[in-house]
Amino acid sequence: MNTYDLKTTHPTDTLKDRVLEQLQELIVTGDLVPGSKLLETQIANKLGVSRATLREAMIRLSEIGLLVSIPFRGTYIRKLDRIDLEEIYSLRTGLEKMAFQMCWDRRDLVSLADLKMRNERLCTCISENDPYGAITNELHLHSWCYELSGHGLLLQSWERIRPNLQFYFALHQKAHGRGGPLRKAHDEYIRLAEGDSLEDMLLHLEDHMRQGLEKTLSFLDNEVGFDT
Amino acid sequence: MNTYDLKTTHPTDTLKDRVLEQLQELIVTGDLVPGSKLLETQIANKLGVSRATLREAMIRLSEIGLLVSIPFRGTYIRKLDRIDLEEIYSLRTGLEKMAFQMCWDRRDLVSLADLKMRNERLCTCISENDPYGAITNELHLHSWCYELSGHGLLLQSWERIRPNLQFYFALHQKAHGRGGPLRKAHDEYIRLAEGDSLEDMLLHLEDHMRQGLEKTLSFLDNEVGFDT
DNA sequence: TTTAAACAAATTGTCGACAATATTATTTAT
DNA sequence: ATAAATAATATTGTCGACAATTTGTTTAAA
Repeated sequence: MNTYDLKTTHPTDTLKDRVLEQLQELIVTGDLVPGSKLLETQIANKLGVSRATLREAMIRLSEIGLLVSIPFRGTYIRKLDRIDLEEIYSLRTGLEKMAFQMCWDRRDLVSLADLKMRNERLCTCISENDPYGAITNELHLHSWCYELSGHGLLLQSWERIRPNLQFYFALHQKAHGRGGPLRKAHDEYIRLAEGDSLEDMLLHLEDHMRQGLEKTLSFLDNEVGFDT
Repeated sequence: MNTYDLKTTHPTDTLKDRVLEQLQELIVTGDLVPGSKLLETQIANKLGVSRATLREAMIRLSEIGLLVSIPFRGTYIRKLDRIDLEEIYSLRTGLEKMAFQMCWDRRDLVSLADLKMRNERLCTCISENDPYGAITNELHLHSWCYELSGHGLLLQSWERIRPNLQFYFALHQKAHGRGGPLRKAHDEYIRLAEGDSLEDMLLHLEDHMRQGLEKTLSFLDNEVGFDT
């Protein structure tokens, strides 16, 4: 394992925050194998920081759910099973429905242009065969309604789920070499978000999410990094 | 300020966890004034632990939202303004509606008896003029649907909101010497939870929550611990 | 050979000290 | 007297070392 040069990468404020970002990156890109134990000394050395600093970052990742910490035993990369995925998706569905209800009357030309822009960036990544970029941009697309809602807590809740999705998608991608979002998957989503029927949007969300879940669940069995 | 004897109180596993509990208790009971700065050395001494240990606990409390941490500046007891309260309540409404949808078919005689038990404990506290006990038991009553739902993530989301509510109620109580839950406030809630119309339950939830919010918001102005 | 106890190594939990930054007090210049 | 610059203090961020606990290995007993 080579050393990741840390102190110069992201210009965040504190070292702990930069460690958090770096470690999160290592996890959600699938560089660290799910279920494997994180040896604090080893990771701390690899990142060039002290254990105390690393531990503070790991606590936050545990809160998000990317790590699972067992006192005196160790901290492990989270494993995902079918139930986890179902819970993530169902909660996500509920939250995104809330977000659309709250952002609905706040939509205007500017924000809708923003939405379309996000979709275009997603399509570009898909065209250029950049699955990891596509993952990031798909999530960024879905962030739109939360940001527009103006509901801080709701946005926060989404941002806690988001890394878990990115994590799962990356595992999926790594395992199958495919599984990123489809080019046309969000056409209906965008169309309805521009439209004037909140009802239809909410109904489509259920569909959209369930499709996403089923698409991914169908690959879940016999896979590295997943409990079955 | 006197020293809180820590190491012998709660028999949790690690010291960090006990510190977390203790500190959370200090906050949600209103012993620490909202907006005030937490001096790490001072609190660490008061609790008889090292700063590193305290800091690990504080990070988790920041995630929950009871503390607000600003790099290099300090960590502060959260202040609540009208908007915060509205966000907490609206998110809570959405989550609890989800919980009822998911737990609805799981209800049986045992779980419903449990629900009534929780309500009775709440009523007892109100009768005995124990407002802080009433707060705890009201929240425990509302935990019922989340626990029954069997949805781990959903329960987790609720448990992140819960301390904030307890915190607010305690401030409210401390400021006015009243404001705890009313004796009959949950009669309808219980009745519908036992009934067979999920629709009615969900509709009532909106009412129930909005009432709670309005009741508390009406006291919000010109108060210690609140931004106005 | 298997099991259990005792020991050794590795790992996490906790602590106190030092470095970096912010805050307050003092000085200096206008 | 006021404001800017500087020094002094206080506070947070980071680190390395030690203690407590677990894990792995060896030894002893059945």
